[in-house]
Amino acid sequence: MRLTTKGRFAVTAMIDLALRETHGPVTLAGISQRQKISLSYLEQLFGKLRRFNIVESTRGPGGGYTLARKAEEISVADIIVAVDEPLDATQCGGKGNCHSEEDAHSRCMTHDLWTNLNAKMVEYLDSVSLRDLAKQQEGRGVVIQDLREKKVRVDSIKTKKPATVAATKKDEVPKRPLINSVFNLARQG
Amino acid sequence: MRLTTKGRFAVTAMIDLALRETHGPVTLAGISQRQKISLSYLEQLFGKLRRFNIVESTRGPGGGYTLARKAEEISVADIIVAVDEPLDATQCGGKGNCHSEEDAHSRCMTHDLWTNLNAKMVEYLDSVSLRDLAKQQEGRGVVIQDLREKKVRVDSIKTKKPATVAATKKDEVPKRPLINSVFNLARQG
DNA sequence: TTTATTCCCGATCAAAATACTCGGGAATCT
DNA sequence: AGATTCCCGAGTATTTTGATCGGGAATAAA
Repeated sequence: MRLTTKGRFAVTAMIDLALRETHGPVTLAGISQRQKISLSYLEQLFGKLRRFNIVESTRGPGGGYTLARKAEEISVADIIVAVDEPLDATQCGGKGNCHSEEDAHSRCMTHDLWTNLNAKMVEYLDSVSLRDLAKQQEGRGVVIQDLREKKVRVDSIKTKKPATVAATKKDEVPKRPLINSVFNLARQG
Repeated sequence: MRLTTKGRFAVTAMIDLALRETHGPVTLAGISQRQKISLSYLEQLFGKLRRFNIVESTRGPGGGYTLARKAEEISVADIIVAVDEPLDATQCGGKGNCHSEEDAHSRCMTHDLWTNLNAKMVEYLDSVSLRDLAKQQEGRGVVIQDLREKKVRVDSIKTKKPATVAATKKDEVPKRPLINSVFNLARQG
């Protein structure tokens, strides 16, 4: 289990999808506009999600993506594992030897620790379903519209200008956005 | 709480320190050799650990680092937070608005999710003390020697040759080391 | 007092990973 | 046919990582 913003984007997009798939397939272009995620990036993510049988696709006009199974049967862990693959085997194959071969005493000093942490995380993320998240959103008074907006392949999201002057002093703007989550940073909260 | 290999390095180094600080201050040079972590990198990490009052330093011959408090009072979370700072405030200050300001419905759709996950992780990592990890190591029959090895500021760790031929076919070696943990990769297990 | 040892620190670097873009193509509907 | 949508691989920019370098300052021992 790895955690990057990719996973966050994917989960956000999946919530969006779950919230409106009752009206038929949802287009990536729509998700892109609503969630402010680049279309091409979404395509990459959904390519993985599809390969992991989490979503299904329909081509052509009126097409888009739908959930491959019920929202309550898709866990957040499923989504993250799909996009943030590889969840392959451990480097040290579970049986030590993570370090150099010479000094036997230092092999995998922290192996169990990370393995356990990983298990905890998976346990939690697996306990939260897409349905849970969608419900949470609906409870917030989210109005779901199925307006199929205007089309034009806009790949650049950041086209809008920095609403007048954001910061007064130029150098006071923190270059590195402050982070506190398990994630590595970038956008999204 | 962020998780990178930096945190792993730090925890590994701290275990090494905890295991031998009974014999007096432990030098970074020693940790570097034993744990195969570059000295300069360790200096960076321990600079942070010191600033967070997790370790104390003594200069000059016979000097080195010691734990600032008892090993049972230092949690893994403490270590990770120190080196993997910033554990600052959330981007969206805990009260939403993680996304763009325009569409109110999409603000923080996943905020609670990540906040909760974060809490789970901290909870776990805070429940594991350095003493726990050290004990685990001691139980493995780790022989602690206080040989103050030969000195020479060797910054390059990877001086040893790739023990004969590791892989038979050249292209079968996976370029990207397989990962499965919460971490972002690189060395260590 | 000199020298060796150790911490200290900032600047810099290469490599890797991440987030994102681009350009074309193929299926499907109207 | 033509529009719409998924599909995909290749390429780019930025960030992060882990490491390097070069100097400096405190301390202990010779």
